[in-house]
Amino acid sequence: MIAIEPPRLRAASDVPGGRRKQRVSMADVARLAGVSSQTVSRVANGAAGVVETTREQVLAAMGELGYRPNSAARSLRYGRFNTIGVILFGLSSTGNSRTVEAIATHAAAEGYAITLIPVGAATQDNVMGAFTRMGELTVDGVILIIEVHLLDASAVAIPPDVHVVVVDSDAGDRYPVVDTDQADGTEQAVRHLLALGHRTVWHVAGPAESYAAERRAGAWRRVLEEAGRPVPALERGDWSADSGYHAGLRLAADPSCTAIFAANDQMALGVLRALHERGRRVPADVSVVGFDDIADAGSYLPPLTTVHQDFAEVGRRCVHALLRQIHNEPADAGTDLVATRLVIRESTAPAGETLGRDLRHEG
Amino acid sequence: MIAIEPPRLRAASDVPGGRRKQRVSMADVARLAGVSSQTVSRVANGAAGVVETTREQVLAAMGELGYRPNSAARSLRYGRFNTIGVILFGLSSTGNSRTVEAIATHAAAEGYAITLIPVGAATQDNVMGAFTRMGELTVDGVILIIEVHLLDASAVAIPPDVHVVVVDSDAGDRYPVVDTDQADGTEQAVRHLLALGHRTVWHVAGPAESYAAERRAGAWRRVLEEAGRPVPALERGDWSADSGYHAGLRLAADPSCTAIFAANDQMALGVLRALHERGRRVPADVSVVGFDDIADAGSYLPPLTTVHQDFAEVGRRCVHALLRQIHNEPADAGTDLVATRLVIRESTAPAGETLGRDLRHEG
DNA sequence: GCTCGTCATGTTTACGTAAACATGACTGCC
DNA sequence: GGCAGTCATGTTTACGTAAACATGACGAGC
Repeated sequence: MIAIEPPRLRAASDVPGGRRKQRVSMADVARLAGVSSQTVSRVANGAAGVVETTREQVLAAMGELGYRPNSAARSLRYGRFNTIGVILFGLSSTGNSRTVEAIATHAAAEGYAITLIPVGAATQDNVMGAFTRMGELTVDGVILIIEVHLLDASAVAIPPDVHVVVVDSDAGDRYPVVDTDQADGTEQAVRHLLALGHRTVWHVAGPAESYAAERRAGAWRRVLEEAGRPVPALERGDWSADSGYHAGLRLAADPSCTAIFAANDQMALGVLRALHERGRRVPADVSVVGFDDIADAGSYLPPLTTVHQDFAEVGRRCVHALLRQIHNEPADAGTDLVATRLVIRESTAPAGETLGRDLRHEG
Repeated sequence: MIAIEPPRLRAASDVPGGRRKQRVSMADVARLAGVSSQTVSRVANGAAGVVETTREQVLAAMGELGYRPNSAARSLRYGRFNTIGVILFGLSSTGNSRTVEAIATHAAAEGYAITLIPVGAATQDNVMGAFTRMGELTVDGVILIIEVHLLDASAVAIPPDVHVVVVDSDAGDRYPVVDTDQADGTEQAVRHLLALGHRTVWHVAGPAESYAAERRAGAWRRVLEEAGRPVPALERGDWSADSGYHAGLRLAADPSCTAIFAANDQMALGVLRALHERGRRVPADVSVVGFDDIADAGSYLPPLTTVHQDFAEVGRRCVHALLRQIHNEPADAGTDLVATRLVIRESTAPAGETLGRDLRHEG
């Protein structure tokens, strides 16, 4: 370590502009107000037993010096940090962003800040590294928005005194899990298509590493089997519109394919483009359903029928489940499922219909 | 305060399962290893001057007890927190998500964690509140991803000893600013359309409160004026695809409108839908350009010509500018502009072309 | 063989806060 | 008028870490 600590002798008054002054402590305020630092502490925390005139003196001194409490010291004192860590792969997916936003909002409402730790890839090392950093960080608990089922062997890596909630993944019964009800959402989507008279439903799945993708693919297969329908070969994408496009091109080549369930909206967008390019009309020739109901889905061509996922609610439940653990309230292990609902727009229509809601403009 | 502190007398060994044990401190490790806590500190920090056998004893003790350093204590000691605060409105916009992701990644690479504080609305109170919380938090500096120009009067609210970098907004010369080169991006978009032979270019702007939206609208106007073209009335959206759709419906009604520049991709998506519904072909009848180059833009119908914005680079520069301040290196006030580039896809074509790349499928 | 230097390790202290305990002034009651 | 009780305020201490200083053992050099 060559780092040179800046000399500490510089007093606040050395910096006329006011910028970069030393941190103001309770002792400074106490000195100016002519009271003890304990009294300052009482005022800062709104504790009873401070006479009005004293309180005003202290508040005036605080204002003059620009005092703000030091939460490092507070944390040290209390052993609590009022901070929640969030470990995730990235914010690029709509779902993650929205979930994290909700987590941040609800955490803030409860007086907690959130600390974000992104991990590059799903390697054990990365996640263990993130946990190590979290452990050293000022964090009371951790929300994992990663494919934790890849980490089965690494149970060791999670320090035993860290509270954890897992999102959208399989944690066995090691930790409470909050998840969207993938199976039910998928069921609604597939049944909707079957009810429209389609003989069966093709599926563009997400990547095999994704627990959510596997849950959706599994439910799709199950519903078809239960209905006694043939189960077409599954197309595999990577959540991106582009991968949906390529899957869509393959499906468009099969004239028997009249109904497609894509595992997310972005892949559905790619499917729509592929079908369009191949001259297959949506929904006249082929019906398409997505998953997520992202903000743009209603503006696709045609507006997309999709399974609405309540990311905000997922975030909310994560925070509350974690806080319950932190406060030592009865932990609810097991999985907490957030309901979905099918939003029917214009990308689905009865099988065999060739007139009516045709994508083609009048040209 | 009625909060009852859990009794502190419970020793680690009281909890057989290992979960919920007391925090392990250097003193505990020192006791087990039979050395002083200072020696443990030296080992923990890799300081020189510890003999190999001693080091091994300490490491063994650390392992046995599961010791992890307490960064609250560390922060208190050093006066540094190794944490960067990020204040933003929300993560719902692609740009914010991607920028925050980049900030988190680069901050992590430098050994900093990031703390997220979302503010509900752009009110002064909210932002001041966020700053207050940040100030109390363990944060060395703050990145503001909000429309700071709304806060001119609140310079007071930003504590003088807090390091700040502002993104995508106007901070006067109070703080360093990192921004996408809105003007240049807009110029590329508008000039591209003019070069294709369009007489002028219509604009679907973002909300007036947005600095970025105003920069884009201003540059659009300037380029048209410099080129001696008429400046059509501006349509105002709110960044959403839906608002773009409504603006698009109005523009579709004007037969003279052959070129549209939307202030972001999502509004462009809405415009595409409106034009499609009104039977105006893209790009044969109308050319459309967006801004952002979000991941989906290449899968729109037709794939969207748009201005690519490098959010990751914006995030990177924010972090480095902030760290430079924190480390007391020469601060670079003023605005750091990140370059954009026009990505030409299939939503733009020469004016007057009525054949060729027609959106209509062969039906 | 004694001193001095070197180096591993121990001891003291401070960081800012707040609980726990201590003090001292003033009130009210007999 | 004296004593107990109440209440505002002060003092001490601990939280976990690491810099600064202290100690003590050992080896080299004269």
